[in-house]
Amino acid sequence: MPKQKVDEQTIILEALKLFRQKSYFNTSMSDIASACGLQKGSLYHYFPSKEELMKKVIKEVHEFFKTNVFSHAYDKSCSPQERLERLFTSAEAVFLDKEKGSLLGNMGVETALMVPEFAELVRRFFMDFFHAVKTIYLDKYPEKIANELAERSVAEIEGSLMFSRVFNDHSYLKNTTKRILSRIDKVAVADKEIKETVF
Amino acid sequence: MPKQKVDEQTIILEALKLFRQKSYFNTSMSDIASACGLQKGSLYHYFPSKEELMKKVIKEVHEFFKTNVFSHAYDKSCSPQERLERLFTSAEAVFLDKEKGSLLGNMGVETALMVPEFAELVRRFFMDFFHAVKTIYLDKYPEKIANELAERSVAEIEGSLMFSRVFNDHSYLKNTTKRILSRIDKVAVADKEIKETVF
Amino acid sequence: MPKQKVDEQTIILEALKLFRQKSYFNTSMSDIASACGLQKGSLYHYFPSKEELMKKVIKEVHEFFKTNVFSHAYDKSCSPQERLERLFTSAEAVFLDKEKGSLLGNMGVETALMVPEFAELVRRFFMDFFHAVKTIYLDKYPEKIANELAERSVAEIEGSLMFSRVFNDHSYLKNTTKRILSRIDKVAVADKEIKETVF
Amino acid sequence: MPKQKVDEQTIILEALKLFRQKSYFNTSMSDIASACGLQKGSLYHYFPSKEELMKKVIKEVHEFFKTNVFSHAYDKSCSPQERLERLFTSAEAVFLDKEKGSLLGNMGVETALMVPEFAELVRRFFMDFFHAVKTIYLDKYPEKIANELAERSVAEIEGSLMFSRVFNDHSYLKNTTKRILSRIDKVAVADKEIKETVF
DNA sequence: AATGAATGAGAATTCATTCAT
DNA sequence: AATGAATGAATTCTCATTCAT
Repeated sequence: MPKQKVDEQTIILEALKLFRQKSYFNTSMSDIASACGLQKGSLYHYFPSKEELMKKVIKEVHEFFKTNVFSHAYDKSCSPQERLERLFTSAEAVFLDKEKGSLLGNMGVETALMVPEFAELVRRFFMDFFHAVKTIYLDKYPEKIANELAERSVAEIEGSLMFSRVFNDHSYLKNTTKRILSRIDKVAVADKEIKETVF
Repeated sequence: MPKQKVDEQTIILEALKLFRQKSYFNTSMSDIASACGLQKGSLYHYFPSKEELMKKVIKEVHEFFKTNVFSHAYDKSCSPQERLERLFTSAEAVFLDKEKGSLLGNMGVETALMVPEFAELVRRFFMDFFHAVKTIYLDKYPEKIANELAERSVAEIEGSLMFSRVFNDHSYLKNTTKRILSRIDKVAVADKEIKETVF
Repeated sequence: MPKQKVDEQTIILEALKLFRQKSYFNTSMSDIASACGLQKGSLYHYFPSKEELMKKVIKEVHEFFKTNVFSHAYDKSCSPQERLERLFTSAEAVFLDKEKGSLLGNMGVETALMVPEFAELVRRFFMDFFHAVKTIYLDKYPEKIANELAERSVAEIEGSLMFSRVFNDHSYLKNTTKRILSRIDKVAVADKEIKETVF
Repeated sequence: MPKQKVDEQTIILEALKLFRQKSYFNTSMSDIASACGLQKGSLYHYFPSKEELMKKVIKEVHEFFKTNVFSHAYDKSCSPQERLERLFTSAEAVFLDKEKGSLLGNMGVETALMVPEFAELVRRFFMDFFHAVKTIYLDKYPEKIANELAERSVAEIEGSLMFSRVFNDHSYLKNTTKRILSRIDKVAVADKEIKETVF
């Protein structure tokens, strides 16, 4: 009578860890199975294919960000500055975390583009990310500027995350986080004209 | 048929195209061979392994950027504004080009991190990119600001390139290019205090 | 068909047969697989590589000799003559057997020398062979002579086994076995001086 | 106008060296070509196939032994002892020589057995070896004993050569050579009865 | 004579997936 | 639920051989 050794969530998290470390294509079902203490055949009880597992992993990350990162944007009890700070500080923490890590931070994007179904999920993730950031800026800026600031901030974050990986140096991401946060503070006092020209 | 069908350069360019489209891990030597009209064994005449071929591909892209993109930064006959414009405009063109395309724009970074030898080559590419951009900013700003502006600009470019891919929409990259170019013009007239706080 | 078709031992023995017939380098994993009624990929369930399989094969032969051949040397209930006879008679039987056969009799030595890990295993086999033969001789002769007799006997056996193969004629090995056995009988009655000079 | 870079003999000798070091199956035509400073295609000007090259190599070794080793057996100007000594001393020198080396000493026998045409050539080599040794013994012993002594001596030489390789220790072969030589000296004075029983 | 490009068959190995137990 | 044996297609790479120049 085989006892249940793991649950779906465990497998998803182990797979996430491996996909981040070694990328989707470099991670075999065997790798995932042994990380879970299972035989590879057993994974197919939980997921019908490697692709479906990957989709669940992407969704898991998305959910995690929704709950732990993007949510800060909608916390009306805080000031825009505070919300922005919480959002980017928590994002940074997740991106640099070795466990949860940024599957969608940058790693995985390449992979995602290979499989149309993945691409859609990744798009949704970034749309939520944009939306959250934009929501905060809307408290201070008109639509157009909020939109641009959001796009720019997320792009900078993603780009500097990539550099942090390539150069194996967290400071790229950390500096970017700081810069984005200082921007809202300082800019807040600047007059509209400067805002529109500078950004 | 022992008649020469292709040359090394052709293979490198065909491989580049495929690596961009399908990523390194998803592209087989067979794929590359047939793209070149060769049998797969024949590739090994030119490159001792898939890894060596990839290294040549990365170097090819790097050289292309040196010659066609980064070089604009060092053209002392132009104003900083012009140089920046030429650099980012040409970069944008290459990144969005379907042929030459941005193997190192974003695609390939994931792959690169899997293979230490690739990672080193990718690092060199980005260091050259940084250096070129920073060189331009140094004509207008002190070291520290130039450095930060360079880091930020390249990060924004990379991040928005990723969005352009994910959303299959060139405008992310194009808007970023525009924003970076307008920044140097407008900022130039702002006073030092603002410069230091805003960036 | 996920039903077990073979076990490790079967594969080892099939591989042994093929390695003897066609040598290690001339035998493909495909050959072994089909001899076992498996697809070639399936072999990798049992052995991580062809080399590891070969090592198991060498060890299998070694164990077989230990149990069925060398063991006679240590059977203190028999006379030295009887032990020697049993040892070489059983060795001969194994060497000439088409199934178990002499992977290490001579075949395989060439191969073994190509792969350092194999070489070590082959050395151990011959050291055990030497030791067994020497142990018998020690019952009748002083150390030095026992040692030399053992070395010589094993060398003669190996050399004549090679001839038996090259000329496809068992009598080389059979004559050598006879000669070695007659030597201990006759020599036993000769006086020490002759022993020392003749051998 | 392509100039002749090598001659057949050079290729044969380079191939011999490689076949000894790495065995026939582990040596590629490419290896041989580069050892000769040629491209692999060029080898086919001299030999229609790898097999034909190997045959020439075996014949070369055979000829070398005929001229430099076996010939001593037929030098009627020397005593049997001297002839035996010269034959085995020169054989030992060749077997242990890193250049000329014993392709047929033991290495290569395995390979030879794979290809019927090689096997025949190897048989001829050993028949000549036997014949030479037997010719010497016939000067002192009757046919039957001479035959047996020859078989035994050559078998011992081959067996101990194998050990010298396996244990990477020349002394096995050297001790065997000494033993064979001392045998003819000492035995020569023994009376017929002992001769017939001891050997 | 020499080259070197090209071939195509075949090698070892990997891996997602299936399925009887 | 879990196993682990089996599959078969795909992958990287090797190599003897051919042949136009």
